[in-house]
Parts: sequence; C-alpha cells; structure tokens
Amino acid sequence: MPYTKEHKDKTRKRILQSAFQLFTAKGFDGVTVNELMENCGLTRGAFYAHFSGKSALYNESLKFAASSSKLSELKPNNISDKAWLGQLLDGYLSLNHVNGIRPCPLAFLATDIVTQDQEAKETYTRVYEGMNKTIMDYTQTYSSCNENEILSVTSMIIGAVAISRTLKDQKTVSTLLVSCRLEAGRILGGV
Amino acid sequence: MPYTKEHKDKTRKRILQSAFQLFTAKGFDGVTVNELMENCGLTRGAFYAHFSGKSALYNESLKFAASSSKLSELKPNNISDKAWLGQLLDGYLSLNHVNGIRPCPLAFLATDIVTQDQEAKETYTRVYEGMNKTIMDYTQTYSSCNENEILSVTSMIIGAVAISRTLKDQKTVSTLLVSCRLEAGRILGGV
DNA sequence: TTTAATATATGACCTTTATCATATATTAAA
DNA sequence: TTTAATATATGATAAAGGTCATATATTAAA
Repeated sequence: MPYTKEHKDKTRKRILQSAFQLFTAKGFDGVTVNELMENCGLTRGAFYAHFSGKSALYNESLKFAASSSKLSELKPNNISDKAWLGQLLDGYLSLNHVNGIRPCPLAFLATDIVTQDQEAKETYTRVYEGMNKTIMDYTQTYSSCNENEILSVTSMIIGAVAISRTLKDQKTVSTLLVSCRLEAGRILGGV
Repeated sequence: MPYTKEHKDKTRKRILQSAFQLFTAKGFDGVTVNELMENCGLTRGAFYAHFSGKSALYNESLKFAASSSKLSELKPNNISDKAWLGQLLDGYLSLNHVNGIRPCPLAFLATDIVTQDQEAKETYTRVYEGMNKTIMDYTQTYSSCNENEILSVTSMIIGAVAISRTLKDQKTVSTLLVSCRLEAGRILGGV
C-alpha cells in the first residue's frame, strides 16, 4: 500500500485552503484550475483525483472556510462575551481583513455567489445565518439586542468590507471601517 | 450622409442600458459579447463599431448607470427632504431592487469590480461617494447626522441588498430588508 | 433613383481553459 | 529490493468566447 492514509487528505486540505484564498481574491472565473493547483505546488492533472470539477472545489472550499472561520472559534475563557464580540468586530473591520487575511466569504464572495449553483448559495446562507446566531448569542448574555439590530449590524459589516475592497484610497477605507466599527458597537449595546 | 446623427447614439444607449442590466445580473465574466448584443436585437459584429472592447463597455455602462441612477434624481418639490429620504430607503431596500429592477451597482457589482481595471474602481468609488453625499445633504436639512452615521448606513443598505441576492428564502430576505430599513431610518434621525 | 457613407451581420481566427486519457513517479508493504 | 497501489504529471481534446476582416444592408442627400 503506497502513501499513508493522511497524505491525500493533507493535499486535499492544502488545495481547499489555497483555493479559498484564490477564489475570494479573484472570483470563480478569475482563477483557472491550473492556477489553483500550481498555487500549492501541483499541476492540473492531479486535480481530478481530488475533486470532480472546478465548481465542486468552489463549493467545498466554501464549506471548508466556513468550518474554520474565526467567527466559529470558541471564545477564550478569560474574557467576557462583550469583550470577545468587540474583538470579533475589530478583526472583521480591519485592514488586514480587507486585504485578504482570513477573508470572510460573506463579504468577499457576495456577488460572486449569485452566478454559482444552488449548493453554493445554500452554503452561503448557512454561513450567513451562523454569523447572525453567533453575534446574537454573545449579545444575549449582557444586553438585549433584538433581531433587527443583529441583522442590520451583519449587513453593515459585510457591506463595509465588500465596499472597502473596491476603494483604492486607504484613507477613505480607514474612515469607513472606523465608522462602522463605532456604529456597530453602539447598536450592539456599547461594545 | 446615411443615418441620422441620433441613430448610433440611440443604439449605443440601448447597448449601455442592456449591458448594465446583464452585467449586474451575471457579472463581467458571466456575460458574453454575443449575449450583450443579442439582448438588444443586434449581433456581436456591430459591437466594435460602438465600443473598443468588453471591458470598455463594462466601464461605460457603469458610468451610464451612475448618471441615470435613482439616487441622483432630484427631489420632487411637494415632499420634504426627510420624506424623500424615506422613499429612497424604501426603494433601495425593496424586493424589486433585489430582483434587479434598476439595480444599484454598489450592491450588485461589489465583488465583481475587484477584478476589473482601475477605471472601474474609480467609477465605483465616485458612485459610492455620491451616495454618501446625497444622503448627507438630505439629512442636514432636518437633523444633524455625523459622518459615522452616514457611512454606516450606506454600508448597511448596500450590504443588505448584496446579501439578499444570494439568499433564496424570500422570508429571510424580507426580514433582512425590513430590519435594515428600520435601523437605517433610526440612525438617520427617525426617517 | 442613385450614391456614398455608415451601421450591422457573417465568417474566421486564435487564445484560453476545463476536462480527460494516459504515462510516470512515489511509497508502504511483502 | 520488488511490487502493487495510489498520487501526480503530461499531452491532447474540444468547447467557448473575444476580436477582427470582410461582406451586406440601410438611409439621407444629390
């Protein structure tokens, strides 16, 4: 028996990780299968041993990213829910995020998903609902945010990041991110 | 001299209009030149008599849409600034808008623009700043919204529409739109 | 009714790219 | 050190699509 069981699995994860990075940066049509594979030191030939096609990879990489997202991280024990929520907002509305460090698919793939298949949309929806639930859960322990407030905050921060990516002036971007950070914190009860 | 001066101009506008509709619906790569032309009763051959290429059309259609956008419409005389702003929000956060009736490029092309050239991004930025200015102007006459509030509201409504397009459950979409309508109105001083 | 200028259509080209068939390389076990 | 199973690479194919050269159609003026 050649190769250990974990080898293919590791390669697969490498592809998924790299694919998510590329897809969020350039969109489904902006990346070639070749590019996807060379980006992790492989060639296109090996691709179909791992995935049935480009669309399948797109969907899988989305699911992969969802499960390893920062928002689904569990809160460290030594800080309060409120403080943790503040940190999540800080990270989400940061230049690092806008520049593609651990990109959130909700912001980076917002319009890209529209032209993808149903499965991609369902995954997107699941991630979106997960985000709302996460924020809702954290707020419930210290305040009493209603659904309107949660939904408007997620739209705000997703929108802010999506918009920021297209603005080239960093000053404008910073202002936008700071503004949304303040308003989102206020809506969520002084975070 | 064949053809009247206005003929080509009318055709050009027809192409621009139709192109904007298609680009917002399916993204730059999701539409072919063939499709763009057949959508207004022409064939691809005629295309290059009007535009230097697909990218050029994308940029021009974006500018065209910007100049004919609802947000740049002037307010009717018989209603207040506040009421008019309310109507703008109603329209923006409506199912019609989400379904592609007079689509706002800020929401519909948010991530699509990222892979386009500098010119497209500049146009996007201009439209974005115009939207902020418009809302700012209307609010100043009855209230005293600061920049943070304006910027967070535009992110919110743009984000809401972008997200809504990917959610298939209409109930969820309606809830989201209504929530953002309420919160945006509140932030803008009870609109 | 011609005609010249312009608009539009047709056909072809060439590049890109997803996909697949086949060949080669790799590695754990015998 | 073989060997069999699996992973990866190479080469080929075919389709799609942007672009352009050329042909045809249209129309205002002569």
